[in-house]
Amino acid sequence: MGIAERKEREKEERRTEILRAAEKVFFEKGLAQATMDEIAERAELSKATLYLYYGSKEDLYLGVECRGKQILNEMFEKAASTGQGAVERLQNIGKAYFEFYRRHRDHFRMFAFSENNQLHSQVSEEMLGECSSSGQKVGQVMAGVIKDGINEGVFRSELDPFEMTIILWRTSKGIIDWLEYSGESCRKASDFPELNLQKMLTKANAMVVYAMLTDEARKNFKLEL
Amino acid sequence: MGIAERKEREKEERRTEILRAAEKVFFEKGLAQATMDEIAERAELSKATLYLYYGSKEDLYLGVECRGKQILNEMFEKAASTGQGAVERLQNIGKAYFEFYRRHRDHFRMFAFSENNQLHSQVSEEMLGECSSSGQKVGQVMAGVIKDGINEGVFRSELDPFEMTIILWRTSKGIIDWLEYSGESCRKASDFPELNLQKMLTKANAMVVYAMLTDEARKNFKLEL
Amino acid sequence: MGIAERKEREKEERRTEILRAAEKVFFEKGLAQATMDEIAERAELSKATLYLYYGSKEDLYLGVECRGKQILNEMFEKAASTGQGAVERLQNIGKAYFEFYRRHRDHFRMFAFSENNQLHSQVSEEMLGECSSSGQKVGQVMAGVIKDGINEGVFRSELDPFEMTIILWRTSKGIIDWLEYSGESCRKASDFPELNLQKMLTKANAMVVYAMLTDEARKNFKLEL
Amino acid sequence: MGIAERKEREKEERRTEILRAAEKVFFEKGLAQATMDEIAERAELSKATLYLYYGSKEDLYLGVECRGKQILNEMFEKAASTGQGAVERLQNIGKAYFEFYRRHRDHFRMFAFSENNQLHSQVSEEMLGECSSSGQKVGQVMAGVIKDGINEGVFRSELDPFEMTIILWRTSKGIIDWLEYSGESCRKASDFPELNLQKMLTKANAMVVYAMLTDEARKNFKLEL
DNA sequence: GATGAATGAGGCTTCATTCAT
DNA sequence: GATGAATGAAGCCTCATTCAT
Repeated sequence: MGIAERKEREKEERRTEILRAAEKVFFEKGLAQATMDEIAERAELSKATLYLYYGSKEDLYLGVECRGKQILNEMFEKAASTGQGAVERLQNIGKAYFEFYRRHRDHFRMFAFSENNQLHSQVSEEMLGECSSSGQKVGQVMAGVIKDGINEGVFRSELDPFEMTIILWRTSKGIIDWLEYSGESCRKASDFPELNLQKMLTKANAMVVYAMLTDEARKNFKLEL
Repeated sequence: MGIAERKEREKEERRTEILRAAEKVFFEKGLAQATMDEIAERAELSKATLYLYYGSKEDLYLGVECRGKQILNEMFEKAASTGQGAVERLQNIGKAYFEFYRRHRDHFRMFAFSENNQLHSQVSEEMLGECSSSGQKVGQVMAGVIKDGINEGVFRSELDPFEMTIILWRTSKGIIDWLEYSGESCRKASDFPELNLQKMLTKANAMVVYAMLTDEARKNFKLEL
Repeated sequence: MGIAERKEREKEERRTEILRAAEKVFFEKGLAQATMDEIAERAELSKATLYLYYGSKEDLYLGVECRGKQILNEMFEKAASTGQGAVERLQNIGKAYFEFYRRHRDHFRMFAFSENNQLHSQVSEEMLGECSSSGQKVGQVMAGVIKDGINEGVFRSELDPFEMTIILWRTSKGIIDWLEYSGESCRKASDFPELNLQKMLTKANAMVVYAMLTDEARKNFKLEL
Repeated sequence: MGIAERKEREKEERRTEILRAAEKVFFEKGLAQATMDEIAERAELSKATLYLYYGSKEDLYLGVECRGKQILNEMFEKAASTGQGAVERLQNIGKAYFEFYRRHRDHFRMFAFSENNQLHSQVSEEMLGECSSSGQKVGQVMAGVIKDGINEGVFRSELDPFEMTIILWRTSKGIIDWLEYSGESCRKASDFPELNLQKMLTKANAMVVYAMLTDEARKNFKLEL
C-alpha cells in the first residue's frame, strides 16, 4: 500500500515537472511556436515521455492554463473573504485581479490567447472539464459577493448577480487587454496622457459599482473620476 | 491614358480579390491553420501570384485586418454624427460596435486574435502602418464625442476623454469576448439565465455613462438595470 | 539602309547593357544565387526583355564568360608579341595570366566555376561555340610561342607544343586556384611561411620552362628557387 | 553494455548509409540539382531522418567531401611510405593522386566543385573542421617527403617544402581539371594529338621534380619528354 | 515506465520562364 | 520591341506523434 502511494505521488510529481517545463516554453513562445522538443528538453525528459502524461501538445497547454485558473481562483476566494461589506469585498476582488495580472502576467496572457483560439486537435475531455470548471468557480465567487451586497441592501435588488459579474469582470479584462496590446505604444506616441493602469481599473470598477448601488448606499459612496 | 487607368484599376481589383479569398480562409481557419495553398485556390490564382501582391502570409493577414478596421471606422464615424447630444451619439457608437460585431463577426474575432499574437515574420512597414493608423482613428472618434459632451455640460468636466474612451470601448469588447468564448457553453449549461448580449452591452454602457454624467444631466437619465 | 544599321547597332548596345548587368550580378552572387530579377533590375529592363536577347539564364552566363575569354585572349596575344625570344615571350604570357587574374579576378573565378559545373538547361549552340572557340585561341597563342622556341633551338625538339601549353598553363591555374580556395586561411594559420603568389607562379613557370630547355639554352638560364 | 555498443554501431552504420546515398546523388547531380527527397529515397529513409543525422543539405555535402579527403589521405600516406628515396616516394604520391582520380573520380570532382563554391547556409562547425583538417593532412604528407629529400641531399636545400608541395600538387590538379573540362572535346576536335593523361601527369611532375633536384642528383635522373 | 529513433504530412517561399497587350 | 503579370514546379525544412526496445 505504501508502495502504491509512493508510486502515485511520484507520478504526480512527474506531471508537475512536465507542467513547469511546459509553462516556461508556452510563456515564452506561445502555443504555435512552442515545440514538444523544447518542452521535453526543459523537462529533462524524452519527448515520448511527455505523451505518457499528456495526450497532446494542446492537452499540455490546457494543463498549464488550468493551473493558472486555480491560482486565480485562490486569489479571488481570499479577496472575497476579506473586507467589510460587499462593496469593499468587490473592490478587493478587483484588486486581486489586477494583482494576478501583475504577478502572473504570463498566465493572464494565456487566458486571453485561449479565448481567441480554438484548440485544434483532440484535447482530453478530462482536461477540458477540469479547466472549464476552474474557470466557472471564479465567476461564482464574484456572483456570491454581489448577492451578498443585494441582501445587505447596498446593491439594487433588480440586479442579476451573474450579469453584473460578467460586466465587472470583463470591464477589467477589456482594459488590461487593451494595455497589453497597444497601451504602451499609444502612451509613447504621446497621443495619450500618462496612463496608469491601476488607477484606470479602479476608476472603471468604481463607475460600474456606482451604478449598481441603491440610492441609499450611493450617498456614502464617493466616486472619484 | 485610359489604358493606364484601367490597368491600375484592374490591379486594385486583383488585390481585392485576393483579400476576399484570404478573408474567407483566415475567418475559417485562423492564421496558423490557414494555408497559402487554400487562399490561392479560393482566389483562383497561383500561389506565386499571391506573393506578387502581398509579401507574406502575415502581410496578407494584416491586409484583411486592415479592411476590418476601415469598416469599423466608417461605422463609428457615421454613428458619431447621428443623434442628438453627446449621450445619444455615444450610445449610437455603442450600438454601432455591437452592429459591427453582428455583421462582421469574423473581423471582430480577427482583431481579438491579433491582440494576442505577435505576427512573426516580417510584415511590410507599409501594411503595418496603415493598419495601425486605422485602429487609432476609431478611438479618436469616440474621444471627440466625449469632449463634445463635456463642452455641452452633460459629462463631468474632470473626465479624461481618452481614458473614458478606453473604459467604454473595452468594457463592450470584454463582454463580447466573454460571450464569444464561453457564453454559449454557459447558457447551455444553464448555469446562467437567458442572456441577451445586446441588452447586457446596453446596460454596461449605460452604467458607465451614468457615472460620467454631471449631476444636472443625471436627473434626465434613466438608468435601467 | 542607315536605319537598319542603326537598329542593328542599338540592338547590339542593348545586348551589351544586359551583359554588363549580368556580369555584376554573376560576379557578386554566382550562377545559382543570381536571379533574373536582379539582373533585369540592374539593367533597368524588364525580365521579359532579357529573354529577347538571351535564351536563358545560362546563356547569359556563357555570354559573360565569353567576354572574359576575349579579354584574356587579347592580353595573351599582346604578351606573346612582346619580348625577345620564345622564353621571354612565354614568361610574358605567364605575367599576363597573373595580370588577368589580378585585374579580372571575377572573370577568372567564373572560368573556374564553369569548369566544374555543367550548365544545365539548353544553352544556345551559337553561344557555346563562340565561347569555346575563344577559349581555344588562348591555347593556340601559347602553343605558337613554344613552337617558335623549338624552331629557335631553345626548347627541346621532342616537346609537344600543345602538351607543354597545357602543362604550363594549368600549372599556373592550379596554383592560383589553390590560393583562391585556401591560401589565405593557410597563411593566416601560419602553417605556411609568407607566401607570395606572384613569386610562386614565376617560380613554378621557371621550373617547367627549365625542363623544356635544350642543354644549350639551359646554360644561359638562371633558375632561382 | 553490449547493447549500448551495438546501438552505437548501428547509429554509425545509419550515418554511413545516408552518406552513401548522398554520395550517389551528389555525384550524379551536383549540390544544386541534388534534392533531399532523392537522397532520402535512395537511402530508403524518410527525409526527416536525414535531418536527424545531418543538419542540412550542405552539411551532408560536406560529409561526403570529408569522406573523399579521408580516402585521399590514406592513399597518400600509403604512397609516401612506399619506395626508395624521396624522389621515388614523391613519384608514388603523384601516381596515387592519379589513381585517386581514376578510382574516385566523383570525389575528385566534388573537391573541385567545393573550391569554387562557398556553401551558403550554416554548415556545422564540427563538419567543417573535420573536413578542413583532413584536407591539410594531405599536404603535410607531401611536404614531409620533400623535407626528407632535402635531408637526403637529392633536393636543393633552398627549396621551401610547402611551396613545392603546392606547386607539384596543383600542377597535377590543374592538368586533370583541364582534361575533365575540355580535354575530351579538344581531342575529338582533333586540334590535339592523342593525349594520354597519365603520361602528361608523369611528365609534368618529372619536369618540376627535375628542377628541384641538386646538380648531383640530376645526373642520375632521366627526364623523358 | 522511459526513450531513441523514425516519419508522414505539409508549409512557405522562390524563380525561371512565358504570354497577352 | 518591350513589358507587366502570372505561374508551374520544386525545394528545404519542421514537428507532432508513434513504436520497438
